[in-house]
Amino acid sequence: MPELPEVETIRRGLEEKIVGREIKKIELIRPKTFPGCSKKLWGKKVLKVWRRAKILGIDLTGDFTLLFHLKMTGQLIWERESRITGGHPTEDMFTHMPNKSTVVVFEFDDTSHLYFNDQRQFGWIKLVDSKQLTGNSEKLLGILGPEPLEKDFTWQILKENLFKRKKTPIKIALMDQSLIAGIGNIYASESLFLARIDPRRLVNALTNEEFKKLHQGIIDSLQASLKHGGSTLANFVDSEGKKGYFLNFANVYNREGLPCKNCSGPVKKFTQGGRGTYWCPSCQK
DNA sequence: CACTTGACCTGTCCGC
DNA sequence: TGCGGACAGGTCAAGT
Repeated sequence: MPELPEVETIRRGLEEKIVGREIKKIELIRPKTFPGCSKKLWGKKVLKVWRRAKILGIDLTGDFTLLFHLKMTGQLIWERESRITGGHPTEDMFTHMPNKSTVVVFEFDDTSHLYFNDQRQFGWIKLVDSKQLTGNSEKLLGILGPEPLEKDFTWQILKENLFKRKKTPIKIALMDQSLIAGIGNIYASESLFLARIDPRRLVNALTNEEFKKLHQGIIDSLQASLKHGGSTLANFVDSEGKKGYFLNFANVYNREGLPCKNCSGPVKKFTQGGRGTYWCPSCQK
């Protein structure tokens, strides 16, 4: 599921709902999802909700930090205990939590709940020491490339990082979190389309002009997605259970056989590194 | 080093 | 209606 825009969409929603709240109780429906869970977290307050790459972090009092990875199908849905909707819930909202994919439930002091749902059960939660995240976070978060939506992300930095895998196809390299953070299968295809670059090209075959276009394509596709609340292929919903609508505006992803929005030729799909890559052969060279 | 495959899981969709 | 296979926003480890 979630790539940068989806995790960031969840982060923004959660931030305004749970900062300042105290954890009253954590229920492990599937304990394997949260191996380090401990009752010492009960009574801790939420200080901050942050994101790095596709990892969501929740800082708590007592120097505790919870790390969440949603992998393919993870959801973080927050609900008030008693819904005061003033009307019927919209059809794209989940309304009955927990459901059969719920793996962990956080209960807060105001009776609101945060549900971690995960159909495929690949996602995880880890408890770490907040102090160990300042400075060398590498050990806890893994080696992560630059955040593409930060101001200091330049085309030169993009090139420099991708060049650590000179002989790798550009689409594969873009999904390597150690080279650039937050891009997955959707935004790799989308940003290469915007840059008009063939996904099969090797990193060291790209010109500086192409790195500049790719840099802009990455930023533009991520920001466009954020604007539409992320991409919902099947499972993704935000912290209120609402879907994201970026795929309605995507140029190539999930559009095999449909007309390219630039040239009207058919969008093609092929397999690269075991994942589907979508592209327009006549626009992307 | 670069690339592939399988593993982790459940659910959905498509063809027969 | 049922059944098997392919496939789905991610990342690991192991093998070639």
